[in-house]
Amino acid sequence: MSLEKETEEMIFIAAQRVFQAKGFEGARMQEIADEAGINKSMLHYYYRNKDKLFLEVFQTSMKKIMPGLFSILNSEVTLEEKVVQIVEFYYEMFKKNLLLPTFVIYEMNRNPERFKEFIASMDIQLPGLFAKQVKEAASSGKMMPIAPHHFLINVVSLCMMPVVARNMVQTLFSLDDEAYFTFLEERKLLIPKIIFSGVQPL
Amino acid sequence: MSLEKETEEMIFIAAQRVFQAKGFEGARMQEIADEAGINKSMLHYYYRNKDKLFLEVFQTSMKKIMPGLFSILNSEVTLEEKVVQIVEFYYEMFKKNLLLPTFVIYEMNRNPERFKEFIASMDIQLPGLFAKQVKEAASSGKMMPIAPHHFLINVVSLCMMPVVARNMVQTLFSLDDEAYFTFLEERKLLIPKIIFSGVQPL
DNA sequence: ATAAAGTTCAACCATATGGTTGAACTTTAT
DNA sequence: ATAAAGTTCAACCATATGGTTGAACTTTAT
Repeated sequence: MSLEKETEEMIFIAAQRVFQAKGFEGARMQEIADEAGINKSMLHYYYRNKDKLFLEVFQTSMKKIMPGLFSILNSEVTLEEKVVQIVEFYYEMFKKNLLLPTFVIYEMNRNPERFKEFIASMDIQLPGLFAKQVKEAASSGKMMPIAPHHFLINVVSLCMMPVVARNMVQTLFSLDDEAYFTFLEERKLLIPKIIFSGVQPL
Repeated sequence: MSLEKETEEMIFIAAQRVFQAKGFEGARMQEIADEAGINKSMLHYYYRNKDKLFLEVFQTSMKKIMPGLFSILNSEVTLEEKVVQIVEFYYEMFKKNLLLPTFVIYEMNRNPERFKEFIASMDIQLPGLFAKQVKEAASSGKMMPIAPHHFLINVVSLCMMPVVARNMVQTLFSLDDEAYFTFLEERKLLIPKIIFSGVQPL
């Protein structure tokens, strides 16, 4: 195994940690170097400059969020099953890295153009199958008529908001870390219920 | 009217705009001065330093989000009406300033301690009446058993997420600004329905 | 009218920060 | 064995940035 790859990867991992914790403007090249345990010049040797290093981190983060979601939306399972899978997909992501959603959303807002370019670069097409399923369920009377966009945003909102606003949840409800994770876990089962039948009694 | 107040207020408004658009680290004192149309020294004359200026902006922003929500939660109306009022409250807030939720959430994560202090400083108590209503509705069989925390987070998530992730929504669904605002408006009626009966047919 | 208090600004200052350079060292290819 | 290519680092550099200073100007109080 060459040292080359190890250094480059250590820089990348350190950059991920620092950028995700502090955002682009808050991150310091020196801090990334310290975190990686190498000299600051190495950052420039491997990634040329802060922007390019950041872009790598951002794009890698995006790839952890978007393609998986879209492949579920386009898969051949029932709408009910799809919602469960989306929730599970997000929860797997949270388990690996709780800061990722906040990071992506913040940086997306900070630079909309970059986000647009990214979406364009990987040919993500809006999932036609998902939209068709939602429309059919509505016209056959199984569901109320709801635009597929709203349906999807409802699921995503219920999953992501408590993670994006983790601090608000913990502070307002006085939850320590353990209680917070229990809270999240409870929602995993709750979200599909809310989507399909709200708070109606069983 | 004294010039004093005008300058101070212009600085504050400019600071609000710049901090909300770029965050603490991304904001530049010079940019705030330019935006306010005054000399940079004035910022320090009126607000001493960047931190203090920021804190004013942050606290003012928090006050636009928290107390109103809690007074609704504690008010003497039915649970159904409460949800409608919460949605309306958030939508009024959005109408005045769409960047506010993202700003508050981002800065809350950047500095949890400051947020905790703020919450402690204004004696916000968890709304007992709201929790009681949710529990009673469940025990009387009108609703499924659901923890009040989850009930509340569901409503807040469905309201705020599409605003916090505005860019994602607009880009993925190819919505121009007008279409985005229509999308938001549709949700105003949709959210209470989802909360109480999900996507069940009417 | 006059002094004190308050306000504004151009010119500075100290430091943090992203980035560069060149020499030393290590690995790889022949 | 040796030269070329690749890697690492201490020392620098240029600039951006938050903050300060002191003089000039304006308003307020007596």
